[in-house]
Amino acid sequence: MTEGAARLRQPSMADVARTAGVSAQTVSRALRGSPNVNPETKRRVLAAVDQIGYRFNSAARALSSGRSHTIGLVLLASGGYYSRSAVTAGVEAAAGEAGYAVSIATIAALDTGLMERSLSKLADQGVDGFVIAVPLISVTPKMEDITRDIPTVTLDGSRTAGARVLGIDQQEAGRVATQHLLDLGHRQVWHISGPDEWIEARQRRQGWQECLAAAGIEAPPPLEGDWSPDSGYRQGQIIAMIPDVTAVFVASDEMAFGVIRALRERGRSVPDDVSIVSVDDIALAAYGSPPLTTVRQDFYRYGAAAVALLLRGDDAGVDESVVTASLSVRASTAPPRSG
Amino acid sequence: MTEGAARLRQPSMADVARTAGVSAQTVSRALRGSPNVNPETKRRVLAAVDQIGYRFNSAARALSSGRSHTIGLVLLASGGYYSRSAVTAGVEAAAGEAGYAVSIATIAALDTGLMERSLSKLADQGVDGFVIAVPLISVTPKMEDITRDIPTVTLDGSRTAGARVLGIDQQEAGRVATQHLLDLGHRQVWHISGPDEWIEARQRRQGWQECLAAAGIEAPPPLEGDWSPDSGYRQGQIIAMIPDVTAVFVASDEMAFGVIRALRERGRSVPDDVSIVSVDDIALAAYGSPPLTTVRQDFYRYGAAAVALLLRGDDAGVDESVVTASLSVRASTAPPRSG
DNA sequence: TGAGCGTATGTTATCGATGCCATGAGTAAC
DNA sequence: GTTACTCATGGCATCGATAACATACGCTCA
Repeated sequence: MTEGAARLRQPSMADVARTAGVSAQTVSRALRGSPNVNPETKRRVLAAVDQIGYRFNSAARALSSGRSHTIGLVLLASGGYYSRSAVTAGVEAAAGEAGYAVSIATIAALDTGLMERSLSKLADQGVDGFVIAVPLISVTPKMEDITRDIPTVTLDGSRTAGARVLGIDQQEAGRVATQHLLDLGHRQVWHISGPDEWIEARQRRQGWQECLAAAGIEAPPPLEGDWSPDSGYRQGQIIAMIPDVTAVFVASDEMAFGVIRALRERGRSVPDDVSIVSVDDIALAAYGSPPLTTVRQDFYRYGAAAVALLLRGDDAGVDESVVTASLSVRASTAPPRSG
Repeated sequence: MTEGAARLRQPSMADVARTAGVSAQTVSRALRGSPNVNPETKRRVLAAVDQIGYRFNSAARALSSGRSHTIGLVLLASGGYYSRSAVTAGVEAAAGEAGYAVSIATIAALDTGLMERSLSKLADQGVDGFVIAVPLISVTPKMEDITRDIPTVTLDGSRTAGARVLGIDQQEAGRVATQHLLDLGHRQVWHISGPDEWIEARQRRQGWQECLAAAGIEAPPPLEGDWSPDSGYRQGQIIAMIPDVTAVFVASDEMAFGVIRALRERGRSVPDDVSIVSVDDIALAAYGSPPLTTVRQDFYRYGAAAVALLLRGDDAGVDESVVTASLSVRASTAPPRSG
């Protein structure tokens, strides 16, 4: 009964209520900004909170309200650390603004089992929604079960039960890049794409194909990398062996670094012999040699937009497009030698 | 009273108990792997879980057990997306393995107020521990209050009340880099450091200074960047104006890209005129031109080690060092021209 | 003036898992 | 054969916030 004994327990709403001389319910209302609270009462409650150092218990809130105010973000460990990082920041910023926490799950590889496990893990954590920034190669029944129950937004265009899709127009990126090369006077444009499992990769490739088709050019067979500089290097070696290649559209900046190195090593200069356009505009793009001409991607904004779409509620199943493909023209492109 | 009506509520432990013909308490024990459960009973429980699709409610668990099984990770939005990304992945992997979720908070800039807010936010979410991967420029009383109550590991060597420190020996990185240049025959090594608020930056600089001192060389004044390629470019322009510079130790790969470009533009070739060593070994380091000689940093491992240290409990206040600075020698370094 | 309504507040039951204590069955020891 | 102890299990209170319902007051308008 030592009233003065050190208090080990964190103060609770009841403690605040006692201090402020109101009921716990009123404290709850005051703190959540319910309209029906006397301003004076609210002031007293806030003062009490401050005085006793109250910090609200989100577990209790989650239990009684049934909502955790947490968003689960699913990422892929491989596949460009830049985009991952930027998407994460965007998601977190938008979520934080709306009072949501962000819990992450990274999957090591594009594998259905790993994906199921990650979704499960986040679902067990009680997330209120998912942002999936990984291509859903194939959607299993188990995954559908989860995304049917929990609102989901996918960032790469893959569809699953109940999920909404943040449509980023990657075809446009492909078109813009290809058109830039054609505008410079190139008569043919080769392509090194990302892995075929990625919808981004497929869409960029489609944009490239369409653009060539519109110009009446038959597209050469596309080569495929895995987003890594290393894979770009390998595909670049192949390109270097093909005569008459004057322009290549590479699906990511990191691969482009590899491609350029491979071309250089074979005596093909960029941009004098071969022009390169890529996609992403990472911080280092301006510091390649030559600096890369590239289609800017605003990953931060994509992340934020995904959260906005997720939280907006089920008012519409409408997809939404946020991209505006803008080209950063630098020094990796030039008119072909013979004009 | 329509027993057959669709069940909207998620199944709870009580439902599992009913199905398996045991008490809820036994279900709880069975699922958490308590030793005192009959294997047969356990089997029945697991079968019931499977049958009715039970998914445990982490909010309820957190409330009654007082622990959320969540780790809060604090990151800085600027300052190298590669390290951020890799640290995150490492933290998440190690946490996941131990049954912990990871909740992130990114702060936009090195600002005490932002830091306080982020820690608060995570504390409100009820995280069981912090991994702070941001330099704590100055530790405020409010921050101390939080880190005193909640176990904390800092990844960059800054100290706060009750926090343990994962000591990564960045001095060693500085020494290794500098020594490599001296071994090649350079008589003087310049340095472009990271921002002074970062302990990493300070430690690398110290390592560089010590190494020079040990060789009886007086260190030139260090230049300071902000980790970005852009800042490397600006400092590189300054370096380029100084005659007789033959070797530079740059505190990060990204800055090194900028430095090399600046030197090139001023007609100084790398590595013929100037050798460059940096730190990090990001994926693109091998694809710079020239490919960068750089000290490898295993950020993923740092992240994982931080979690291990955090979860190991308070058995010791001992710091722990996990770094082994290993040099990736590539083409940005060479003996000085005059031998 | 009293029915009706809106506002501010209190009371109680509830969310779902777990901590603590109790119980009964089996078994080893004296 | 009683004591003592372990193992498997159940009952109940509890964590802290909130939803749902209840109450009290004051105002408006017929």
